Amino acid sequence: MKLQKITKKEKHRLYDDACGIAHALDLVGERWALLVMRELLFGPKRFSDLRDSLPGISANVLTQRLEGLEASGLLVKRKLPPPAASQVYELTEWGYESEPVIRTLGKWAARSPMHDPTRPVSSVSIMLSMRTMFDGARTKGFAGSIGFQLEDESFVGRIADGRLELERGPHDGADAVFTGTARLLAAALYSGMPLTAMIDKNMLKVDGDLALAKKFVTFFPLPAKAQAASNS
Amino acid sequence: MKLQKITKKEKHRLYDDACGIAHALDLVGERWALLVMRELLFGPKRFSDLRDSLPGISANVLTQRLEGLEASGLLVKRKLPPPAASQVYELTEWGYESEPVIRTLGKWAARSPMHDPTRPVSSVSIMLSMRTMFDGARTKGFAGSIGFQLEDESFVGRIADGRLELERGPHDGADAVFTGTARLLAAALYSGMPLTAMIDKNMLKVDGDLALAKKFVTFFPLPAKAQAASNS
DNA sequence: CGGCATCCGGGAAGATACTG
DNA sequence: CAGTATCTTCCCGGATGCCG
Repeated sequence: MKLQKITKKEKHRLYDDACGIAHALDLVGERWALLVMRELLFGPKRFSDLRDSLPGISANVLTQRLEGLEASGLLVKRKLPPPAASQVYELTEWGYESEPVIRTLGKWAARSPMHDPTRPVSSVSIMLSMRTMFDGARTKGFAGSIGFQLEDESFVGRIADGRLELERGPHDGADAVFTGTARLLAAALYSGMPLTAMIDKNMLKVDGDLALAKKFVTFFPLPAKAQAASNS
Repeated sequence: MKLQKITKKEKHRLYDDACGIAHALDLVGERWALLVMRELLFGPKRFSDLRDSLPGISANVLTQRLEGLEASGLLVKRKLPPPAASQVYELTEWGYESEPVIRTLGKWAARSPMHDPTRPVSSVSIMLSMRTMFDGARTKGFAGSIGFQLEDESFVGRIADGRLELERGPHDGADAVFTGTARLLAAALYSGMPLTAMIDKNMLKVDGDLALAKKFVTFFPLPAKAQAASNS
């Protein structure tokens, strides 16, 4: 029977510590929680979209995390108006403010000696990594808009005055458009493989201004790896 | 029998995701891991010091986290020379570079509407929070050194040219010295209670230049709270 | 005492199946 | 599509005990 359903304990294991870090971990320290936040940084998503973006998460865990994050005031469950009355999860204002946290974390981890970049990535991951690794100083005199068509998600980026704006949405009229998988876009940006080679091998497609696209992929330098400490 | 001991799994549950965030969580995403890192940010500590600084951690979990962080190249186990041949754990260079991550996280969480600051804090926590919340613009024309004697740990801070340096170590010759618990120092910095009131009530002791100490505690503004989303 | 191994109970995570 | 139910696995937390 589910009579006792009312007596929900609802007390996760908390750190008994007033430190901000400990409190942060009470909020987003559970497994998957921060990755759920990451997936929502470019706008609301549905349950299934989240599930598909997070390889390995199971439905019940995703449910729990969404409940927890909602209870913490980091996201809200919202119902879209009748035409396409699907449910979406959207970060609150404070939730969106976690982006610097997530970026800082990612930038730090990028220096890990044991980072394996051959695994799959979500579209949001690669878009977020561009915001993180963007080096405005490299864009001297550059201006343009670039579109990204990754599977069924589209994004558009604009560079001007050394700044990058990047958001989810249609890329109509962009100067150049990349089409392919998130993983292959990551290779183009970070592996050092020449963009033309990737295009020749049909790994990635670029429509529009190819010269602009080739410059674009040089704006995202990876930090130097930390030296590996005596590992096994 | 422990014959099968050789078949060490050694594979924690990893996120199958090349994103930097996921990798970061593979490194420090386990429970307590980031708090262990935090405790080491001001220098090496012994096993027992860590245990005492982290209310609620159990010895075996601490052992596991130290093993994991060492395997990840974030800290090293070091043996001090014979006079006091105790073992200490010390962050690697890359480990120390996690400070921005930890600070960003703490600053973000400080805006949480449901942060309870009445719980105990470790000495390192409060020192780190000062580095995090320090507002150099408030120190116009201020210069001085301040010591902190928190239980049996001592720290010293120097402010000049709008910058704060803060480290573990003796505070001989400091212009003013705070003596008390980390929790009460936190109250002096963040609760808004006047420093003189805390001194009158014997909660905190200040030796040396009291006027300087009173200015000092105004240099660490807390960010505004995020508005509470419809919570229970 | 410091550091670590071991055993155990509870609960969170993972996988799968099922329902509205 | 959006979850819930159930079962298994494994991690976390606490206690004990070994060993230098």
